[in-house]
Amino acid sequence: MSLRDDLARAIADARDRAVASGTLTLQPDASLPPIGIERPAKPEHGDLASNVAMQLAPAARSAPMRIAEALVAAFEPPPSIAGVSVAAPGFLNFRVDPVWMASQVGPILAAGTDFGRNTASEPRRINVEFVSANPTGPLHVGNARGAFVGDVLSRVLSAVGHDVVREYYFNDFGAQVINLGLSVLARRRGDDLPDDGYRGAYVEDLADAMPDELVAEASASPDEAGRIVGAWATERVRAGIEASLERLGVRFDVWKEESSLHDGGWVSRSVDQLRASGHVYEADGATWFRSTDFGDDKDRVIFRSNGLPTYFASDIGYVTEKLSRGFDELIYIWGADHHGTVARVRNAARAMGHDPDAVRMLLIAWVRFVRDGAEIPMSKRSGEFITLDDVLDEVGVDAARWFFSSRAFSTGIDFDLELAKTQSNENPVYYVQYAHARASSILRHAADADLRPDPTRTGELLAHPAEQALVRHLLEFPDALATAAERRETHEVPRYCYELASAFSAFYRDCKVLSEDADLSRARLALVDATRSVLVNGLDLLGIAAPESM
RNA sequence: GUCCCCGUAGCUCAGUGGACAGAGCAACCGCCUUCUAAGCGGUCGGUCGCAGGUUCGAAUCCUGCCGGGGACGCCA
Repeated sequence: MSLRDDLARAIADARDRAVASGTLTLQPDASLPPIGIERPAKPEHGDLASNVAMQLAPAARSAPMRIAEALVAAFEPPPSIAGVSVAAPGFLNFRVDPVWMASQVGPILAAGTDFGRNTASEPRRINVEFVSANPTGPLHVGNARGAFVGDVLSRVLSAVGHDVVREYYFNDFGAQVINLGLSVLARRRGDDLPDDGYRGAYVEDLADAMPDELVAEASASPDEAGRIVGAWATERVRAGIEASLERLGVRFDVWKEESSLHDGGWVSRSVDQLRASGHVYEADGATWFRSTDFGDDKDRVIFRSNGLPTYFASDIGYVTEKLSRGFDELIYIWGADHHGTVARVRNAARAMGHDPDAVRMLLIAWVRFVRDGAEIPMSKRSGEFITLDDVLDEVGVDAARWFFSSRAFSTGIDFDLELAKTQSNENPVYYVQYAHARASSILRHAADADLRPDPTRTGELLAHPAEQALVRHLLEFPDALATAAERRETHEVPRYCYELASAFSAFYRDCKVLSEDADLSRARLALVDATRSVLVNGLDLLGIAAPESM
């Protein structure tokens, strides 16, 4: 139970008591707005504030100030709250009890890595599918954002208590695999590339790496050459992708191959189910899904007139296959260019009787990669792209993780490689890591002096404003984590970590930890240790290291 | 033409109906005999794209326009 939850409940109780005693009258059919708790921008407005009186004004047909007075009269503060006041135009401003606040250091320390976790009221089974880049070339920087967003979001959802499966959809089925095979084979033989063949240095590397037996096998059956070489090449590319992801610290539980959806009958069974419920028809020799029944602007082809399935066919089978594994929610992390396919996939899920709200697509906005003001094109076909590994060599994994998880995924961003390099030393990620290293250093000095953290008397000993502010930031970690999980957004986490590091720096400046006063030193050490612990928790959500020294 | 996202400080971005709009970077001025100066304090910097509307209250919600990006294939 967090500080905010406690307060929200106490306010709700006050509201109910005020209604019961007749000091507050609500319209009979009025719906009760949720109790909003926020941190005021200005310290003089208290530690926490609520706008509930203003929210209730329509339902009460009364002035917010009058409602606020009635709420205060009926308010029975929880132990954490020392005072409440009313401010125009109807804010309730609360002051947290300083002794209670400082006494929370012990519980935070005791909770350790569990602090702030498992707060989800309804734990769900969630499938997060991300990256899923086609195995026709190495990961490029454009794939980085989705990789980090998916990874951090998975960590966040799992931290609040959801059961998360991380999944990579591996496209080993379509024509582009054959195209890649033909491109590699042509390069090996010194022939001209196919018209829309793949270029780039990695194609040459693959051609050089081809075993002679494979060349012979492909030559023996020209009709199958593209498929044979393509299968070999995509496996090899996939190994490279896995190695890149490993370097990023991005891990997957399931690698699902598109071919398995067809081989396992998921596509055909799903289409049969759609057909049985009347959502499929034949026209122009093709098989169509009647997506317009669900608000789409046109119907969508499942099987082409040449009998081959579209991507959409696989998508339909995949939804069924995923949901058959018992997930309450499917999250697809897609590039913004997949926007057009969102409606049809959700419509198909709905047509098969699933809750469309359980199928959620997060569209990651485009990243424009820029060098010296000019955009760098990203195309595997042309071979003009910068690999992810190249960028990591320049800016480092921690800085890249921070950069991409710090932005809302719907915001398009410019990534200037020169700027990223020159700014990497000024990156806020190092500020947070530095705070952790500093805290670790203080704890080392204390250990050398035989001083151990002691949280038993922090309530009475830690009254300095910087100490109070630091504990208040520590107590906000559960809320920051919960907000990130609810919004399915990641950037709340780095924002919180930065603010905590900043509060720690202020404390470090104002409060000497190791001093002549042994009791105070031990209490402050407990606060330092608690801060170190929460910094570790926050950085862990981001997949960023927490160094002991820098 | 239709649909989606975005437009906030010089740059990169927060702010998803509340109290004088925030952070980092950049620029400028200070601070190391004291637990890590990868730090701290201060200064500079914004008609929140524009115009209407809803509201006690709008950067936030609605409408229109302008600007940027993306999507509209029996491509992948």
